[in-house]
Amino acid sequence: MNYPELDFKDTLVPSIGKTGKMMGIYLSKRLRESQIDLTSKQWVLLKILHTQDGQPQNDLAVITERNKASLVRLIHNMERKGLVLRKQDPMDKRINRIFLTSKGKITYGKTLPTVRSAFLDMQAGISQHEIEVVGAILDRILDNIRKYENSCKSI
Amino acid sequence: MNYPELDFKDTLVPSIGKTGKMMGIYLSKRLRESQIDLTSKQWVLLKILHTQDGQPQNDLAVITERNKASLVRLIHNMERKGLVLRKQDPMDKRINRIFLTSKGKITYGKTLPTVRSAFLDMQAGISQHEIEVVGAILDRILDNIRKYENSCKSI
DNA sequence: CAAAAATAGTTGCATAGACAACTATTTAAT
DNA sequence: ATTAAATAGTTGTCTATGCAACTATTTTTG
Repeated sequence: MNYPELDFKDTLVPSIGKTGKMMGIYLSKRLRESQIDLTSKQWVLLKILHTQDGQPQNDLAVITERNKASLVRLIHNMERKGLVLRKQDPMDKRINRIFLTSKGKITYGKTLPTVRSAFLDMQAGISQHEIEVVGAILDRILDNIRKYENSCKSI
Repeated sequence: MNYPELDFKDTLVPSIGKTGKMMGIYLSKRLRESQIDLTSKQWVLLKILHTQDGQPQNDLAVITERNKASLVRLIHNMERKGLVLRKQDPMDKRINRIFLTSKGKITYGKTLPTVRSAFLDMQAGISQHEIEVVGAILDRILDNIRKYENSCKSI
């Protein structure tokens, strides 16, 4: 039972995790510096609601690949800030649909210059082609993970 | 003040964040299924200590690109599980050096088949060359972020 | 139609993590 | 040598998040 050393150069797991975390921290910091009271996660949800308003909480959890319990609290925090509001669906009383408030819409608009600039800074020197290549590979990793999840369900 | 819509296809931020998170969850799940009581973050630290035993906490925080306060708690949880122990440096009493216990070493060895298999599953169909390409681009993103951090300090 | 299963959301509990403020120790400056 | 500055670690507070257990609805089944 003598396994050879595991070489991190063979795997993307630590570097993707680290980079993702640092990108989130960086975005949060830039928002803070622009006097915008939003975390990076809150910004992403705002962005999604901006184009897909009125989604059920569960759908938002799926879209953001986040646990539904975690989404509950994210929504809760954003509701306290007056950015979003819940509305029970009259057709299916189990469902809460989430809507941007006007404050949420205005806030989102205000973030755009900062967010755009932060994205450009992080990706400085990286071509659109490289971004697409990396994106495609990440998608394949996500597919591999989802495949495993489903193979569990079917047992 | 009418900014065009922000297109996520132009940026890696959400996809890297999502993939990193899912990889961590997947690794945690696989460890749990193998009856190994370790989170993915704890595993990464175990892995680092396995080759770099006796590091000061602060160095471990830098290596893992993690806030030092966060590292304190990670170490604390691993200490409670008997995986690591703190030893004050006699030359510099501010420093705690972190060492693997024998239980920590044994646990790490036990994880290797599971971790290796999880990594391979996630990266199925992705060539070593692609892994290197993505790794190099992620490193450039991290460099961009670090560059900004330093430009702040120098003001 | 009534019981069972699925679905949507919530809450308790745990880890993780950032940030700021703090203590203790060491190093640098005057 | 004394004071000031830097460094290492800790703790308080907050957000985020996963998992499991729970309630309330709706849908499916028999």
